Amino acid sequence: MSTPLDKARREPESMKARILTVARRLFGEYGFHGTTTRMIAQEVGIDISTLHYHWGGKKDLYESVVLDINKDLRQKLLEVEGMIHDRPLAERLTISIDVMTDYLFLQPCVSNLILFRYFSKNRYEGNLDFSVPEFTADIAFSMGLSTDRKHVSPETKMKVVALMNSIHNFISGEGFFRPMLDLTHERYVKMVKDTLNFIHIPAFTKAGDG
Amino acid sequence: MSTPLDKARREPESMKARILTVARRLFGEYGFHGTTTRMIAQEVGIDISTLHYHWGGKKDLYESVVLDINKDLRQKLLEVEGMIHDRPLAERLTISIDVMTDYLFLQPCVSNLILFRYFSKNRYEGNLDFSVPEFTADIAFSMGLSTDRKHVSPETKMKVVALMNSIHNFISGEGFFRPMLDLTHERYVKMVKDTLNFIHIPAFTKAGDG
DNA sequence: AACGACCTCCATCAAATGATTGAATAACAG
DNA sequence: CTGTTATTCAATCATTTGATGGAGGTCGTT
Repeated sequence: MSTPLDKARREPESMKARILTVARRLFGEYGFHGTTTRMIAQEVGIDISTLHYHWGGKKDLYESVVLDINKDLRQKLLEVEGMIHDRPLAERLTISIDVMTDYLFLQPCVSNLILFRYFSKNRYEGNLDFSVPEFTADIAFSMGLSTDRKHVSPETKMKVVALMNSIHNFISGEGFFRPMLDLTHERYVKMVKDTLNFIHIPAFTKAGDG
Repeated sequence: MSTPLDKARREPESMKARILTVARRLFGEYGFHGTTTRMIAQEVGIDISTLHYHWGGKKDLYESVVLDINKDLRQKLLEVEGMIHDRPLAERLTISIDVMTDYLFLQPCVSNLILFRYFSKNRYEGNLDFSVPEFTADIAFSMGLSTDRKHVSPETKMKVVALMNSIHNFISGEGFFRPMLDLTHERYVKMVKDTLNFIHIPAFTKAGDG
């Protein structure tokens, strides 16, 4: 069992970055109101005031976490975009699903936080609706489902939303769904990929999509 | 605009039931930690202590809400089960999707709460992990995807989970996805149903499933 | 050593929040 | 009307939680 202090000594990461990392995970697990600044500080192994010194308030930290996550996700999409160049549609989708799923299983808090933002309100809604870029259209383009980065048909957008949500659901819901199916983590991962491929690829290859 | 008091006078519902109804909605919108007993009491138009008088503590109320929701959902499933008797598979699925979607769009807090339970922890986890029946297998049976109510293949369970999650996501995420697609509520509902049918029916009709 | 910039922690505050108490009120049986 | 029970509310408490101030510490530069 390694204490937060041990971890701090081993990793030469800046305190600000360490706080962000822990905050990302806790906000993802417990949501905005479910996470307290003290929980974050304790996990990092510092005092609350150190947290406030680096990040101002809880809302600022949360905002940074969300923007950070979006940055990471966008970068991963660009990576995918580079990998699937010039391949047939079904293959592009399989690769996209494979890469995104692997990435998110390593960073489940990313899926957690995205789902939180989709499905839950917070009490200070007016205050923390900072602008987060929406990139469903970019995903459609990255996966090679649309030739135009800006104009994507509503039908295709719906399918992209459904696919991305399915991925996030299986990642975030592992703790709930895996015991239900009684699988090891490895078998669960494989089954998630197989199911996603099985369900979603025909949706994009069947009919004509913009 | 009708005040909570007006509502109280019009509806001869018991105070305990009124609190449960409001709690259901608020817990669904803001999650467990995001909802305060004062928010619930204020919305009902009563004092906090009245809430505690009827329900004990916040956790008891939350537990009742979750169990209540599960009861409703199970009943709706039985209703579906009765409607699809003796029809071909694709038709059974279309009807199931149609009925469940209509129901959940009227009761979005049901989807909200289910997703919250799947994807988020709460700080008192040890204390409020009361037993909630898991009925993925029942859904599979109700929709006519399995002949055995108890034994359903993992593959089929995964597909059922994917389908149910897709539905819940589109319901709970309306506030997020609809502006993105720039649709009216009616067109959104229709598009959700079409998309669900388009994506998920082939998944169950293509290959052999338990 | 002396200085200063940067960082961390202890002590503390004010507000929010879950919960309780006791008094007031309503409903109702006899 | 009277007594009893059930219900509701105002006032209050204890804890949690976001936030701050100032003392002390570390580190590099001179």
